[in-house]
Amino acid sequence: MRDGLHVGALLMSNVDLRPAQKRPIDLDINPCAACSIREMSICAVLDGGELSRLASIARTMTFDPHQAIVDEAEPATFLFNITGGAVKLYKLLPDGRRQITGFLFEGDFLGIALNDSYAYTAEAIGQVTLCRFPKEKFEGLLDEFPKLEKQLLEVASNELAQAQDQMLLLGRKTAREKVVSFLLSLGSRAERRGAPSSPAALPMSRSDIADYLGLTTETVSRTFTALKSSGVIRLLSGNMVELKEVEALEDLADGA
Amino acid sequence: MRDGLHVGALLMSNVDLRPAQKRPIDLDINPCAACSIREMSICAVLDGGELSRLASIARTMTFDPHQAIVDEAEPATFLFNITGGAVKLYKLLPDGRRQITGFLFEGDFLGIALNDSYAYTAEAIGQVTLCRFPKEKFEGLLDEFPKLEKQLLEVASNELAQAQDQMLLLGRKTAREKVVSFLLSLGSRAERRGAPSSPAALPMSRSDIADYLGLTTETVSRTFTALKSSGVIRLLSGNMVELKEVEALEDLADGA
DNA sequence: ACGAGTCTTTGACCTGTATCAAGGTTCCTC
DNA sequence: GAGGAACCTTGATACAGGTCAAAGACTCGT
Repeated sequence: MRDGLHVGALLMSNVDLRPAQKRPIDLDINPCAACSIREMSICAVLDGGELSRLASIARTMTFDPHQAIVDEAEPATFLFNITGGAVKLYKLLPDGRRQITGFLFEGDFLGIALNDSYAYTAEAIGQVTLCRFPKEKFEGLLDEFPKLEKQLLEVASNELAQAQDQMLLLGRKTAREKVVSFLLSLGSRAERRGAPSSPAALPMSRSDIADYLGLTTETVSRTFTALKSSGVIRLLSGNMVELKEVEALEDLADGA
Repeated sequence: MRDGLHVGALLMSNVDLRPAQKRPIDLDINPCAACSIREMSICAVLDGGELSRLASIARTMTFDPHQAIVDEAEPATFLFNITGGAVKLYKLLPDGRRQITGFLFEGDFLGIALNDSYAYTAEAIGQVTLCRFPKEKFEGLLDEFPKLEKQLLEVASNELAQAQDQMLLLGRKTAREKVVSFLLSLGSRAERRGAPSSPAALPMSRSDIADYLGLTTETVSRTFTALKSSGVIRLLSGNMVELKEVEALEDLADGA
């Protein structure tokens, strides 16, 4: 980020040409500049001025554990960028059966599947911080910043590919393959966010994992136990999993 | 393909400004003009001139039943617009288990999940006709025609929402709910393409359906039989299904 | 540091769907 | 229109993972 931040001011008119000396002033102009997850979010493609524009329509918010961020079937009026914490997305059947369709972490964008209504409920797992954008204004920015739109298409494309993997998992993998695939994907996601892949955080409950993998809590728990016994993983305190023998796990993940 | 080849000429300079009087000439300039599925494909957002540009990079092709259109993990060099026939998309596990992640029909776009490689294999079910675009040139057009890019994002967004529904189906629905949901979605897709929703075409085999729903052929077959017996559907000749009692089916589809 | 509530693990048993195995059907081809 | 190949249906049986039940293990507020 260095500077480049003032660029926004340029657009606005009276420009501050002094080199940024005090962070706080800087942040007033562009809070995004200090955003720790900027580089791993869609904001990464925007430069200083563009970021200020984005910041001007954003509102940062905090959600408590179990609080709903958006509700399935509600009109979609906001989009979000998760800046901290973990979020689960899910759909329900009338009788209460639940399918978690994804987990979001810091840096992830919420609301690509933005038809008129949200396609799922999004719920905070732990404490969650995020940037909220009014959909209409955000779409305005998309028109102004084609690279943002391009980036969004790219993200959508990746999510689509991920969704296909998840369909393969749900439709054709065994319980063990499902759990192992899940652990590996958590690991590589942590890695993509710059964290170590191995002791990976497991902020969601067993039943969340079950509802993500199309299993029951009991089966997830039993499978964890079996994997521990066979020595390929280890559960650490603080909801961390150590992935020992990643190679072996990768084989297990698709049935080799 | 007829021709369509000449279209490029327009770009090259000497433009024919006479009003189109004879269809054939018209088509030389812009074969898309006569495309029967234009209005239901991404092309719908383009006007005449833009269409010619698109046509100039397109090549129409035909694929025979069971022929692969793209192969999973191959570098993605082309994108496609299906103009006729049905296509299945699938992923395989090393031991041969297969998950069909979607069916495409006329008007559908193939290749949104375009990372560097294809995320799945696409295979013709019956005879398939399509327009093929070189990825690089297509991306060039996206830069030139923002509304095309916007449209693509919209399509991606819809597919993402559909993918979530499919995850709910795969992870949490019973065999009967799966089959009924599938039939209903075939119906409403036919409707969206302007065909009647009820006697819906079923061009894919039982085992394709099974691999789409995470079931076996036997279970699909048994479920069809049961649905016939209970009078909510009827199998007609020519691989058509009549959906009687749509209301009842809609209840069955999510377990009510 | 205690107890209540919640989450996780383990055990015993059950069931929906897979698997294995024949028969039927349909539809080409010669 | 006979033969065959691929597909579909039906039946008998097996088993992975679900369900029901209960015993640990955390967590957190007081």
